[in-house]
Amino acid sequence: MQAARLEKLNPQQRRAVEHGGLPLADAGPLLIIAGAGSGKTSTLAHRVVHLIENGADPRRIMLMTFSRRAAAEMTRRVDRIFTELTRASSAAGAMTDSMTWAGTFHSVGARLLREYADDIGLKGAFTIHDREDSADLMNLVRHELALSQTKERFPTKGTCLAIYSRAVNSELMLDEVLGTTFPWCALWQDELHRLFGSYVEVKQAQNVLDYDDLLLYWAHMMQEPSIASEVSARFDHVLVDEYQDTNRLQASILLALRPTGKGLTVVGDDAQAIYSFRSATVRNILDFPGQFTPPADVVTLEQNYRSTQPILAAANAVIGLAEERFTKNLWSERISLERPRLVGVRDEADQARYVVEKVLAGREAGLALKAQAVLFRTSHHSGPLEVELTRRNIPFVKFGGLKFLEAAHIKDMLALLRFAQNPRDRVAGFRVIQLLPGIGPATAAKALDRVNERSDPVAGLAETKPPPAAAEHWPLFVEALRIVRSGAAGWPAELDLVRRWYEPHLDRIHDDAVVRQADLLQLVQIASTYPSRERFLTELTLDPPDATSGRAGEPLRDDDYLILSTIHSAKGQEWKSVFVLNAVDGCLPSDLATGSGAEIEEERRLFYVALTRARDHLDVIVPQRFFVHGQRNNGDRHMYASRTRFVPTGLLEHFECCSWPSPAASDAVPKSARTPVDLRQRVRRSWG
DNA sequence: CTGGCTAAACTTTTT
DNA sequence: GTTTAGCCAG
Repeated sequence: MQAARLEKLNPQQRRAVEHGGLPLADAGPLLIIAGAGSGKTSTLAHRVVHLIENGADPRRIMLMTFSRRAAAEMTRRVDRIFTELTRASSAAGAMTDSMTWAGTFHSVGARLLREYADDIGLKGAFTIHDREDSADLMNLVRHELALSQTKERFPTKGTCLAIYSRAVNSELMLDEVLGTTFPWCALWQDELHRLFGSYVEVKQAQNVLDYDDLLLYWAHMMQEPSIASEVSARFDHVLVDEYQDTNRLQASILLALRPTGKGLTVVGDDAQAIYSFRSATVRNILDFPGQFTPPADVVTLEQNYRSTQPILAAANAVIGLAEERFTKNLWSERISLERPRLVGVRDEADQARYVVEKVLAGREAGLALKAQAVLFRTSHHSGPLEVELTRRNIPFVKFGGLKFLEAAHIKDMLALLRFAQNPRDRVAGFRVIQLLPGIGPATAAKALDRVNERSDPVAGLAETKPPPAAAEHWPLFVEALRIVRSGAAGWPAELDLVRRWYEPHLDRIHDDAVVRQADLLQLVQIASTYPSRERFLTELTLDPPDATSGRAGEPLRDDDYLILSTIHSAKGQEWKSVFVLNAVDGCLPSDLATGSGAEIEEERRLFYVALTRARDHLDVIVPQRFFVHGQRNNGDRHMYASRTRFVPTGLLEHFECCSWPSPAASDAVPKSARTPVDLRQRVRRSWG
């Protein structure tokens, strides 16, 4: 049985799966360099199955992936292999159900920290702040330290948090971070240092952790020998996916978890490193083998099973121009005469029309909408397309970009729940209390001070005298909070109570209250699928619903819909047909990322990731002009763009170049005759 | 002290 | 287009 399963793998994959031989406990560190579409997920899943089959306890396997989505995919694959193996799906489900330690670094960290909270001076009931909450807290501290009233403008809350986050995740000192990544903030070094010190204290006082803390506290915990040895001993095997996108802090955790490298497997592809803005460093994967004695085994997967040869040839050519590169070119046996298309269109409106036309043609030819995807650099690039899709009544689901949870009215509702859960969470309290009319920052701060003085927080609020404008609302607010805290209404029934409390405020604050009410109902719907308030709040911050639907409500499971996704969110995915939008300089590479050579290289890899998502058909679209929102001087305007620098003239042979609508059908000048040149950009560049 | 106003700055990718 | 700081009336 086992042999038959392994037959399906190629020799390299098989080597990776069986690495270390038996007994399993002796397996040394393993690095799998897995090119795009080389069967990485499948290989890792097979390795997990191999481990379990040979006696490893699934509860003692730690499997860390980049996103929650990837984790789900991995356990699904493991399930499927077991199902094929035993022809009894019930047994297979039980197998992965017991793989309790599969998840993202952050979610696994959160679990461990809750468990060991008492041993490391944390309170187990800590709440987790998402990015926006963290920024809000940073802002509170920033105001408290009077940094918002400086003569020169102090960095905004978002920038402050980004600096702090980079220092933590890259394990660098503040001055290094400022020098290399935020040089324009270097003059504020002393103030930032003070700010971050207070930020950390305030977080601790309020019993909240931010995303970075989940890794930071974990890493510190692993520096404590007694705890470290206990935690390490709980796991026999540690597997990490997408290792090229981990940062220094994560590498530290891993090393502390498996100091000798025994039982450690990491998988990645340096050609797909696209998360350096999150402090990920490709050095992690490059330096991995040498961290151990003897060094880790390296297995390289180079056969691509996903894309046709012409698509792969184009992708290889693109990444071939990278300045530094460590993996070899991929090859494929999938023969096709269809080269990827490089399509010139007039503007973004035409781009949207082109995509819609081709997507529909694909569907006519038997390609489900779900087998097709549209990828883009930044979330708003899909705007015109979303309009066109809605107009033509084509269902779609969008991944990445602004999330449902980031809308103000959703955050308001959640803030009440979080405040009820943890009354010391000042960010949550600050937000809810100010929803009441006549209450601003000052009154809210006073009320929260009361809350902290009392052992019973609700009592603290009840005795606060509200300003006259809020007199009517105040008791209602206190009562709502009291009921939720008491748990009397029960979960999820209390959500309706919260919604009814919030609705009058929603109507008063927002003009478009009606639209937003629909969202609130959807939130209640989502929330009711969680077993408790605590689980809901924790898991929602760590695993927010990452897709927004193109029509009301979530699409049904068996509905067909087109996929829209940022390239970042498309990592690890594949589709039969892929459209890449806005392949022009300024969009890809993003003109915000053209500062340093390293940034350009990352944008190149990003483009490579986009191209390698395609199995059979690939359309790269080049609008001659596109719309940009208010840049410094002149507000909104059109930009004339040139083809992305990642497809220079020498690479055009890999593409079928055409324009749309076809020149014959319109009076447009043939695209091939003149490639648009962005003179304005050149003029700007001479000063950059 | 709040809330409405103006002027000006900033605008990516995500756990 | 959105967010932020500062001004001023009530």
